[in-house]
Amino acid sequence: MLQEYSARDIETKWQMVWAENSVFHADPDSSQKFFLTIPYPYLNGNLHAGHTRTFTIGDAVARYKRMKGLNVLFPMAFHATGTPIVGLSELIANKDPLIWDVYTKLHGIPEDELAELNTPEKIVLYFRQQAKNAMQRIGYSIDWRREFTTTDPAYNKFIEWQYGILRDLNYIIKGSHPVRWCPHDMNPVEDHDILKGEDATLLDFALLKFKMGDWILPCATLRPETVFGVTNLWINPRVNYVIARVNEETWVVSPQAYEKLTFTDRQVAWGTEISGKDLIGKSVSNPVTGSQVIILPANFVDPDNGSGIVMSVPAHAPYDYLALKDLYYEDLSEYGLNQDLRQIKIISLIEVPGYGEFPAIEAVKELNVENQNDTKAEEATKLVYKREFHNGVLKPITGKYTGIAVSKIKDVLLKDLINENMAEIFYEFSEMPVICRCGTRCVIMMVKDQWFLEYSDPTWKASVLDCLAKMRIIPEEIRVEFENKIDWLKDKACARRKGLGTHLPWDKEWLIESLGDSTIYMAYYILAKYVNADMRIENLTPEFFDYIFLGKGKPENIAELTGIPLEIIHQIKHDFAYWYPVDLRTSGKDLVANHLLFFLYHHVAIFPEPLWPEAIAVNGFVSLESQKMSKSRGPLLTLEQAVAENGADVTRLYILGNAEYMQDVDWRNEGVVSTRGQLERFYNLAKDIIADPSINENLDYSQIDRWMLSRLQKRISETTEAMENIQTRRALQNAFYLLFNDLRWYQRRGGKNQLRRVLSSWVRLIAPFTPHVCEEIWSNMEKGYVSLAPWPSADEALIDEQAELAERLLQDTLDDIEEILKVTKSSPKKITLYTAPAWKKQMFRIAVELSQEGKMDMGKFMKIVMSQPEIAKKKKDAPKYAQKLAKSVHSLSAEILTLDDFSVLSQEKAYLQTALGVPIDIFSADELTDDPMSKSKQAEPGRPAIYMSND
RNA sequence: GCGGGGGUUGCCAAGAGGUCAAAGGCACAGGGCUUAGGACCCUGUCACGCAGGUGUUCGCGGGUUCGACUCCCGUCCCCCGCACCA
Repeated sequence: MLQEYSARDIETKWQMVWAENSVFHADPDSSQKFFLTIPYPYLNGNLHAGHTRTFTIGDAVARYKRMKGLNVLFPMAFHATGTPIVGLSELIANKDPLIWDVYTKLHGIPEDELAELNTPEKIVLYFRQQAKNAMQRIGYSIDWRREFTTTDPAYNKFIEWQYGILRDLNYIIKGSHPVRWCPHDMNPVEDHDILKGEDATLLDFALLKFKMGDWILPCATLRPETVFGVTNLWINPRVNYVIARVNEETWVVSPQAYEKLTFTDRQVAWGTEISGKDLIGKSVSNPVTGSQVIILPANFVDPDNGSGIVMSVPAHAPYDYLALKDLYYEDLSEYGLNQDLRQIKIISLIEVPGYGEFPAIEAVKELNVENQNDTKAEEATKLVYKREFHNGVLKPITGKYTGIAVSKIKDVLLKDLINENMAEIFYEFSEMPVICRCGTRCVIMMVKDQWFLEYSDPTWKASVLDCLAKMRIIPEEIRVEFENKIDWLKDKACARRKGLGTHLPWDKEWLIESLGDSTIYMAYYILAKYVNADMRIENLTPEFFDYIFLGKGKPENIAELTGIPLEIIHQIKHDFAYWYPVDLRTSGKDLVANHLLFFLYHHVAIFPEPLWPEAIAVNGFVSLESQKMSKSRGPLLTLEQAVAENGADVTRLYILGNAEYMQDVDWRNEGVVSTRGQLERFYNLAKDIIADPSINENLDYSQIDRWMLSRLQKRISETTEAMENIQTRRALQNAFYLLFNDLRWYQRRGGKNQLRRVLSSWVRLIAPFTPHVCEEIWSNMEKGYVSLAPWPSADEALIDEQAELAERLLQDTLDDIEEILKVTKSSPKKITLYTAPAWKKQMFRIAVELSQEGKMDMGKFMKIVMSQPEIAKKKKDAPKYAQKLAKSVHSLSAEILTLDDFSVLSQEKAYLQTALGVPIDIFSADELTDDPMSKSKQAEPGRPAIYMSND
């Protein structure tokens, strides 16, 4: 063994040994299998600390399961399909200064190498190699024979086959959908292309068609149900509106709204203009109720929002009420209006607890809102909206919708209104403006004739929910998140015009969208081994896939059709049958609402139920010194860097030991440095133990040996349980840190002969986390790889509660003595311990028994106690002790009584004397020979009385 | 806004009705070992306390209970996702 721990030497040595001996290659055999997968990384940069977390969790689980005797397949591949790599190659080719900075500084790529990456192909090749190197350097136990990239021709064949099936199942349909669009670039705008407003989401407004003769005045609203309570419309008198041709209708909208309409799937044509002022005073008919309402002026109407025309529902919208009220006192004769607006009847349509007829009016009064310009008006709006949305129910005025909850009404009503041509949908950003990187203001574009995966299909959804219900979800808390997201998932556009990927087999102009090609590729890993061993791509026909993955057709026919030898076909089929389904997929929490969902959707669509995934585990991210990592802005820590600076084992230990499940790991240099120290200490201790010639395992167990072995068994059980639950932090706490402390106590107490035995288990317990150093230590004490050594199992027979109680008594006694020393600041010449007398133990026992029966009755207790002659003698002391017992009755435990404290302490007298550096006397309170201060009266079971004398 | 997760002692982080002033780590302090030490080993770090004790804490405000960090209600704050983007 090396004298000094050197991560670099140990790690490269074992990585080579593992690779040369194919230690992690997995092929079917007679043992139980475990198929573990992790989402492959996208190749637009180097792997970073976030990947490291997810991958390392997976690797630790893979290693653990392997040691448990399972045949573990842990494969890895690379994701390259989609648009970002193409975009990146262009930016690199143009030497975009921003990108240049990010990739040289954050991703650590040398300038000359970066300059070469001017095509998508080169980028894929480069980062694939980088990623693979990084994964090897951190010691992942991957079977690399199955490696592939999603742009490989064979993979394309596999994706085409999959999409053919989805199409046959009628899960792929055509439709239109809204996207963020840059009119200058003539392209959809992605998040990283946005200069301003990246948090903006797409809101679907209802456009309600109020009629004025042949003209339609559409009003945009997020609350279409309030159409039943409209009293008037609002129009901005200072805006010139457009009378436009929209499809077969004539609409009156603001110029800005007209502009937006041109990007939707409507046929539009500019007509004449009309001043807002000229519209005021006219009346329109409510498309739903048919009633006539008047158009009134309002300066708050923003022509850039919605259609530029607003419907007014003063009963439920504070702004509308305030604006109307404000007009009561205004002279509107310039609009030819001279009627008394107080005659306008406010219409209530929502019943909500806590409010009467007109919630908006009440809220305005409640918050003392002065007028429409009062900042509190916004607050009132939110208040009313919140209460109405959550608790509101529609009133009889809404006809067939009566009784429906406000929170449930929008979709139902909108569907009906659209069917009757009373409304349309109009998209608007939630925040404005949204600006593209080119400086142009973005719009919402309706993409037509788009291919969709019909995730909204109720049968499909039901199958996914069924699958989810049968799966293990780790941690269990996020199951409900999965359920919610499945419920929420709508149809998803599944094809694009740009980027890398597989063409839709029936419509070659389209590329399959990159999340959609990453759903059932775990099955492809089984095939990839053969593809990598030189299989001919043109042999991979749909019939071949059908047979391998779905068992359709006859192997003889497939062999004939494809030219693949029958034997190979049988073997691949057999491999697939052995490895599938996926036993565990672990992933970051950001993928819950997309990839992991699609993973389930496509599995239930393509495969029969026995091949559905068994389990999903989800984990959080990694932050750097409390700062969020960012691939484009920094800070960023690459896997490569972390390993180069700290070593693979330290990186793994830190990242797995510092958080669990959904929590984020905070990567802090200070913590990493100390982790390195811990590992070094472990290495040194192991080295000393192996080299210690004085260890004699054949001697009988001493008390401290029994204690150590007992603790070890408990640490083993805890660690095992934690690993079964994928709790790496809990596992490491037990397997590494707590066991380390146990060992310290063991050695401090003079334990030695079980050290090697403990070490053997210890090394195996942490091998999944720090495999290299463990391999190194193991090779100096046992044969074979620790990576394949049997996981320790807890031996019940070695659990020794007596030994543990005895050690605890000793520690507690030392603690008590130290406390007294601290408080009195004295340095005694002698310490005397008195263990509890028999009568106190007897009382203790009775108290425990009584408390177990239920509430302890003090009278009953005293009666029983005093009937015992030995106790009855202690007329004064017994009631005092009884009081004390009664106080703590809820937390009494009888186990301490199983210990003979006098003999335990007497046996450890020598240790106590050396530990404290003072002579110690030990008496039982039953046989007092010396008790100058009557301290012995304080003795209790498990807690000796202490007397310190200074002479 | 919607959905999910979370706020614990200087920091990270366990705990989920009594065994809790609350594991473990870090940081800091004292002591030991040592030529020396950033290595290692002990001890301490809410407050007060000349005998092992007492008091006050687990985002904030209420409630249930003999007893609440743990259960219930309200409230504030933080993080993640909300789609055609991997």
